[in-house]
Amino acid sequence: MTIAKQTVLKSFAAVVHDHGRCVTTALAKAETACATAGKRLTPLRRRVLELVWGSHLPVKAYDLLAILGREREQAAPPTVYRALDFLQQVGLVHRIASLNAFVGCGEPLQGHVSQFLICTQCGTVAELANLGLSTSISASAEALGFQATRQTIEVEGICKHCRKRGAQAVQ
Amino acid sequence: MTIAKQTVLKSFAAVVHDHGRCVTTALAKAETACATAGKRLTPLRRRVLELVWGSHLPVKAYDLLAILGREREQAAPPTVYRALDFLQQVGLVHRIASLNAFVGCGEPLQGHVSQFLICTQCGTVAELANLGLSTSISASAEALGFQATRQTIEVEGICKHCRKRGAQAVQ
DNA sequence: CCACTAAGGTTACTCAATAACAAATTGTTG
DNA sequence: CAACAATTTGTTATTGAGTAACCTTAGTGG
Ligand SMILES: [Zn+2]
Ligand SMILES: [Zn+2]
Ligand SMILES: [Zn+2]
Ligand SMILES: [Zn+2]
Repeated sequence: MTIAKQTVLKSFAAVVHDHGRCVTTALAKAETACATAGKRLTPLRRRVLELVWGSHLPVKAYDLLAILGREREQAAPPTVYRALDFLQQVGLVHRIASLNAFVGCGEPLQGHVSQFLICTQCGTVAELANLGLSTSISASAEALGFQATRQTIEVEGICKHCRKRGAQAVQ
Repeated sequence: MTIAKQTVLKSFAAVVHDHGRCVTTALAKAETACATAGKRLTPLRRRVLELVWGSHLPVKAYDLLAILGREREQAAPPTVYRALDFLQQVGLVHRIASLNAFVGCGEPLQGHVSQFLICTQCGTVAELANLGLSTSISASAEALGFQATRQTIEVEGICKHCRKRGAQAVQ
């Protein structure tokens, strides 16, 4: 079976990189995406998105809540869940079902299929947009008379950085 | 891309079928699986497995808890979660991450990859064991230097029965 | 019978998510 | 601008998911 051409939307970032750039880019794209969709990126929603992009690690809802609570004096679960729901609808963040956590989407401007690679060592999540893979899965379902409308594809394993590190010295 | 040969481990059952047979078979296989693995299928574990097999729908942990509570006078979350953990380890049930729910495994006797088709209309879950698909996903990951160890593949959509029903009369 | 291990009971807690209703903010329209 | 509608956020409270820690009970082997 051939490996389909795939786009890496959010790769395993080098351990050290200019992450400020990641955040800036993500927020700029978010503005555009919301404007295009006719949705409002309010300060709260923008801040939550910024926090999600705080790293390339998946973020838990209650961690966001704790940070917001320090910043705003008033923050309850609905505060963060509503923002996250909105961001998901616009396609700015994805929810990782197997982790109950959220990650920013690297390419929110067009709808796309997505698959996630989750490193169990460093926790980093990479997002793929392998259309061939997605199509293959849908085809497998269709062969059974099942019409697929949504896919949850989450793969756990060890990322290339951690493999390299592991080869040098098992800590 | 060709569709790999796939085994349907737990198909979309006809609306009416002899489900008692499903349960009996599942419990018999469970006895064998536990005996082989040198694990004990205690009355509690057996009962939880039986409840999971109550239908072809995914079952929530707290629903199991409620039923057990009626039957046993004493049942707390650990009661059901410990049983479910055990059943998962032996491979007798699978957890559906996108639903926070559990389904019985139709073919627990040998280890296998699995994918799940979830009908959003009737709620039924079918389990596939499409090795080609699984291999294809691992290969996509490997192409990025990622060594996959576990896959969560859950597809939502409409099953063949519901499609047929829908064509006759949109209720 | 005694020591050891596995299984289950019990209490209590943290985290995940949503319901329902009130207040405030924003957008629209005469 | 004033009045109204729609959206967003605040607030309170609850349900559901899952786990930690500790204790008791039940099997197992000598
Ligand atoms: Zn970055
Ligand atoms: Zn890693
Ligand atoms: Zn059945
Ligand atoms: Zn169906």
